Amino acid sequence: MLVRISDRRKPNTIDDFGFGSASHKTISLMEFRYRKGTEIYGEKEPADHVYQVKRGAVRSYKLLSDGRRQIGAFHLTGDIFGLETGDQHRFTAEAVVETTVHLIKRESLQVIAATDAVVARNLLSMTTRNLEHAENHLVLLGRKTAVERVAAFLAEMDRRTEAHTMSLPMSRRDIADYLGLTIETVSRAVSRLRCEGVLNFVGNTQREIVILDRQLLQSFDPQN
Amino acid sequence: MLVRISDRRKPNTIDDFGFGSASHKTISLMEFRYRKGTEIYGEKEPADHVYQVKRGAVRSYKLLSDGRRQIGAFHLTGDIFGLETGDQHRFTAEAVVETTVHLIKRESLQVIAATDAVVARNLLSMTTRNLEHAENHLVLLGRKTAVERVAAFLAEMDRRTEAHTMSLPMSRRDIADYLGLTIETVSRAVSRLRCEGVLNFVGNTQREIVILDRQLLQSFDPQN
DNA sequence: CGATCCTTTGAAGGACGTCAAGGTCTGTGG
DNA sequence: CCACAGACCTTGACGTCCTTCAAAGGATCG
Repeated sequence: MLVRISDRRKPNTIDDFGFGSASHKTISLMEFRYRKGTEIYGEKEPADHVYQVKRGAVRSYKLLSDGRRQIGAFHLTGDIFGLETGDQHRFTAEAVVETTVHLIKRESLQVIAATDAVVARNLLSMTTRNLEHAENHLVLLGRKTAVERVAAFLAEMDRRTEAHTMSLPMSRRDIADYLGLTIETVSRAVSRLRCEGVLNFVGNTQREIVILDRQLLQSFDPQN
Repeated sequence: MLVRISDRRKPNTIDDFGFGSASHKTISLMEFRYRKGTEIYGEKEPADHVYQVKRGAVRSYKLLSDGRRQIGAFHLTGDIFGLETGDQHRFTAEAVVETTVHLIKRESLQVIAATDAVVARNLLSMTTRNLEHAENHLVLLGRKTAVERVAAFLAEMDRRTEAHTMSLPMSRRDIADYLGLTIETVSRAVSRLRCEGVLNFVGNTQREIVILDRQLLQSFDPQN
């Protein structure tokens, strides 16, 4: 269910969306804001829009009938999410923190893609990037140990963060559900990495992390 | 490395490949055969061809540096695999049993896709199908128990098999590496499902399986 | 500054992995 | 056709890594 907090219409281009079509500047972007924890769309809902994170963070997850949750991806500033080829969303998307998104109608994108090969090509390469991420995550979930998973997660977040210290928007529970672990195991793994000098906390919160030794962090990744 | 055993050139159409382009009948399909266990292509090798299983079965997997293996998918008769958007394969593909494949040059496919919107669309929907499979597998690997995983695997194979009894081409090791388990755990889960009347072995081999109660099998899947 | 949520840490339990042994199936060669 | 070798599968005993349960220490927000 879409919780509309702000609906200021902002005439804009879709270039920011990365579809690379400079020729369709007429499409307007809408800006929405979601409070922490609110749902952006639900699994199996019709996929009418494509989203881009303007500020904040989003989690995409699937639930099992008994409440077990698997987060498939986190979407950070600049990321596009909710792009479907079929007409249903395959994940539920929620704002991890207060989040602003841009969104465009999927329909308009598909109309463009039908004639513009560049846009069509970009749709494919975005889907491929998602596939690639999922494939790597399969290996993590199927074959890596707890410490390896946490190290891989931190390496991924570090890679996606420009600043020197990361401010993780998601809770230990989110991290655990992303890595197929429990919060306690995540906490223990982080503690261990901290003891071994890989990272340290910054300030007076456990979500601000600085990587002290990237090479040492890398050494925990058995991939490649 | 491609191990060419048979290279009879067969003039053919690419319709069988399911790209839905009746207008490009000039492209020839090559038929290759791979012996049991031989590599079809390796991870990070240039992706020059797209493959379709004509007979047999193929496993796609990634290896960790210490030999841990995660199988991402099994490709059975009719399945297309090795379709990449980038120019490298992201998995290693091996013949599970003696396998015959058709293959076409990726280049020719890409040339067609650039002008033919139908082919381009099919490339996208095939990639999306792969993505969807990977996403469901994430949930299995991250959040399902051993019995749930094996039940889901059997349900998947059952769904993809037309015959009443399945003849699994892959070993317990393959199944284990697909499900993120060990062979012993897979064996125990199968035994348990057999005790509970979900399935039974057929003939004098443990790879011929008949599902006795599909509804009971379904009941082991906590998804949806 | 109190209430609540989140995180950490310890202790105990359990599901799956490891190790080991024996049974089954398959292919090969006598 | 049988004998043997080797690979594969099953089953049991035991170990271990992760989970569960519990409690206490931060962090956040009113």
